[in-house]
Amino acid sequence: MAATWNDAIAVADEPTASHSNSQLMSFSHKRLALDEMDFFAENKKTNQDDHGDDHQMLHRIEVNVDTSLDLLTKNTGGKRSIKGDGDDERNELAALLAELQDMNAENLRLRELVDQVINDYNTLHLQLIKMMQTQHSHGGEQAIEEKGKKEGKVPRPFLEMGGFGGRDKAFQQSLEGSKNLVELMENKNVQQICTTRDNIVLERNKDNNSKARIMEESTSDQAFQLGWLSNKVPRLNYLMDHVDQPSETMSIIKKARVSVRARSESSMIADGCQWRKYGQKMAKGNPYPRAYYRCTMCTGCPVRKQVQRCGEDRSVLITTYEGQHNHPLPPTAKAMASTTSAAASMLLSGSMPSADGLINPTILESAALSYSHNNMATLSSSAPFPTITLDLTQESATHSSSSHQQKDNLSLLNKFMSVSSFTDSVNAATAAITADPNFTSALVAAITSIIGRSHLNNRDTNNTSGDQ
DNA sequence: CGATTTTGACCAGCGC
DNA sequence: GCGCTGGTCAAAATCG
Repeated sequence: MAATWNDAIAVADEPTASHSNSQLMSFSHKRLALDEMDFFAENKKTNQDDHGDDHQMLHRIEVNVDTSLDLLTKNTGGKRSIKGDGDDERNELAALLAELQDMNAENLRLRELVDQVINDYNTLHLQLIKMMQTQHSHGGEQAIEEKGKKEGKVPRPFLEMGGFGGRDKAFQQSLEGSKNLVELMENKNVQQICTTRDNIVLERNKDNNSKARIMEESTSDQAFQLGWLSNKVPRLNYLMDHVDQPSETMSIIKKARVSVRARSESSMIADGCQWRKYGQKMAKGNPYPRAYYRCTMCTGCPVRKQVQRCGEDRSVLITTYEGQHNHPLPPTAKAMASTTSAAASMLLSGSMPSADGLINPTILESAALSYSHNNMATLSSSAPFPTITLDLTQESATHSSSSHQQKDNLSLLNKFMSVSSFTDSVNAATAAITADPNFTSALVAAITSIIGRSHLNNRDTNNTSGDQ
């Protein structure tokens, strides 16, 4: 489908095409964008009744193609403006426009679906924790205490330190307001994710039949992801105590970090969040101080970031994010938050489906290698925490370089996207734009190609399995 | 006056 | 055990 967009542009830029053709393309493009929003807003309503979207889309395509063709005829004074057979060209243009519209509308629908799944998953996640807490307080606690006595260990402090409600009233309120679990489980997509996660937890515990232990690990797992456990209770130690794994793999299970390198003269890149500085330190090997910030958009948000200028190039600002937000984010902050979350989840659980339920370093390394070839992203194994670095400082060279290099860059981006998920990648691209507007052009081309690929993939999938 | 920043102290992990 | 380093805390200072 990428070819479709390129073809459309090629048609507009055809040497014999008049200037009005370019204007037409521009006009059509803008109109498509407006129509997408319009269509999507309407589609959201109609989707609740689960009908009518396909007819609407077809109708809009017809209307837009007619409008575009009328304009084309008008601008060219009724004469042929494109070489070759006029009717064929018109038909081709109409087909391209229709396909482009179809593609954009589908992309938006998919995006909305993904957002919906993520939201539902988060809500379900909270609900599940609440249920775990209830069960835990009724029976699990006793079992764990007994087990702890047997092993001579003190029960894990998670629930003792105030649990969920005691520590975070806002969270408790969000639990109270969350949807009914049964309703959520009726959502096929959510069920799928939930099943996957449960398998992960159960897989890790397959050598141990203790139900209480499974429950304990599961709840602590989630507590950690939400950042309720203090940083002074290292997750690594917890896992070390509870799961028998080789030390090499266990050392990977630490807090994931996402580092973003971007050129900026300001002291911080604008990521849309509110931050409060809580410390500053001189780091070894760098003449510039490292500043520590925590998110202040919601009390108890576990997200932190470190900001430091690169010692070798002071124009480069290195921002390292850690943790996941436990509150809604403004649109301006969603891009970066999604990116760090996506990259972190890729680091910590992206390859979880492996047999041992642990990270498969080969996949991560291959992803990093794909990126490191062009200095776009690297994975650090020497750092105390698994860290993925997104380097946005190379774009200027790429941006101004030959089209060959741009293609190289795009293929690398696509490689990364085949490792990460589609939505994560789009989020990463969005975040890159947020962090550095100069990156826009390159990413627009990249995203265009991705959208096209996605559309093709969807078609392929529908043709083959038809079940996704 | 509340929010934010500054900065020295403190703590934990790690290597020797 | 000791020192180094990274990370966090919390009181004081500053800002709006």
